[in-house]
Amino acid sequence: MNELDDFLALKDQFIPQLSVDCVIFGFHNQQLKVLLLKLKNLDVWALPGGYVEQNEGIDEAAQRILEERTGLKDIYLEQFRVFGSADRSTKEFIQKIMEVHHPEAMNEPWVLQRYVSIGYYALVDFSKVNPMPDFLSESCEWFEMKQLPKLAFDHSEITRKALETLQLMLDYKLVGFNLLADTFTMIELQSLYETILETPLRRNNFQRKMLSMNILERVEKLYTGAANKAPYLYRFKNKVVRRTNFQ
Amino acid sequence: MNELDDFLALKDQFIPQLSVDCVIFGFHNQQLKVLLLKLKNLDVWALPGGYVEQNEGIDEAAQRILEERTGLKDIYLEQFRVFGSADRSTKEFIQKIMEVHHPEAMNEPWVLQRYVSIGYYALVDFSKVNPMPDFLSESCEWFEMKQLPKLAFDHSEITRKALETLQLMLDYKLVGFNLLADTFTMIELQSLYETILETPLRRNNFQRKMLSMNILERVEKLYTGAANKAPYLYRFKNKVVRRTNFQ
DNA sequence: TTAATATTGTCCCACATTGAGATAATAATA
DNA sequence: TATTATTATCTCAATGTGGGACAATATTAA
Repeated sequence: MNELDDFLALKDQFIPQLSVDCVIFGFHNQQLKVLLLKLKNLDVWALPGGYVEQNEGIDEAAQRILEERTGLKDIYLEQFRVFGSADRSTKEFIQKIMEVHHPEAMNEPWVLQRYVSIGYYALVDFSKVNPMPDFLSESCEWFEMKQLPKLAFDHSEITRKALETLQLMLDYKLVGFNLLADTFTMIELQSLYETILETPLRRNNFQRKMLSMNILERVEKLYTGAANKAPYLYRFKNKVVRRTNFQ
Repeated sequence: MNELDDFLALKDQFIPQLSVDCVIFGFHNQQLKVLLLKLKNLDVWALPGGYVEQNEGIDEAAQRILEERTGLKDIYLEQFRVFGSADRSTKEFIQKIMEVHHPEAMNEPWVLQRYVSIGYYALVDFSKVNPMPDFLSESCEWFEMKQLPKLAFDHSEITRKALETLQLMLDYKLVGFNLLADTFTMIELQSLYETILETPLRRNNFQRKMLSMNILERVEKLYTGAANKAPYLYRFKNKVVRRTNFQ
């Protein structure tokens, strides 16, 4: 077996021309973050992604990829859109990647074929994540959603659509809690909403709305040492993880 | 070239193991309808579907399939979910279909592989559709959504999820008009909403809401000969067709 | 010990939206 | 001309929302 044979054997384990890309959101320092990979020897970043094994469901594939990059199990995960326009992956770019990683496969006719990619977005507790690069990449880092670096293929579009879907679903499904630690103050929750929705909210009305839904459990107070009234901590009553069965 | 070669040549034109399934909704006699195909020599119905050509975008593939089954161009179309669980297509069923259509290919190892299918839903003007079966099927008919026959694979689930998405999007995107003729009465529109949402609505409040959105243009009255006040006809001001770029 | 300060938690009120019954308008028929 | 069956509006109470005001409280300063 030479290297090409290895590569071809590996390839046959997966569904051809189909990939999964994950937009992993975190929240830290009042900012919405996205986890990205820096591709080896290329001046470009990409979303964590991978292929679907022949005997694996697409949701399980996404969950596996997420676990590999973050070290977390049972992540909140949602399929949001498929990206499959005819011109989504420029052949020049694939060629560059292949040259770096599998030069021996450059003559295979299928190497430059277009991929169709299923987009997932994931919401994680930033503080629990341990970013890990994959075999294609040299580093794995959080970026502020507002200041993303140059991304490969149509990954900028995928990220933008992921945010749009999250904005749309935030009120409808109450998924924001997956971005916070187990307990949080009302101000933290409000700041999360303001950041995602990109709009300021009124403190009094936000609190009224959240409390009226009867989904929060008030825990103890949080004494920070600041010279003011200590805020209560809250816990989400029925934290939902890994809801992939929506729509 | 023998038949198997023909079949294999055809196969290579498409992205392998990827398909598109379309839930085509129509509205007729106060009922929500779905267009289905009866598979040749099998006692089972299926959603109109097909494969994605190597040089074709996924939305274009769906649009092409829709046009082939309905004779309509520029149909309102929306991607809503990918179906790709590991066990979604039972091998027994695929085997039956292959026996009927391509017995010569039964020994090919890839024949029984699982497909991943992209679900689209389409909204069409029932009266304009000319149902046409494809080469796999012997007939193409409308069924009432509430009384679907036995469907192949997970097509029942796909249809159900399509309706759930439509219910969710009906108010948000005002897509219902694509199911009606160019002009319609307020009662027809209300009946459409009631049928899709599966809930009764109040005539006065429904009319108030629709008119307040300023999206309807009042045209002439409709004199049916009935012994009562004639209803106005309305036209949707900015009819949206083929909106595939949402989310 | 008390006052000042910076927040947090509630309350209140005007205004908009919604639910639900009542009433007016009108096309055909008796 | 009255009757009937709808359609189109109107009205009013109930509910929800935007936005300002005020009370409660953890710490620091006096």
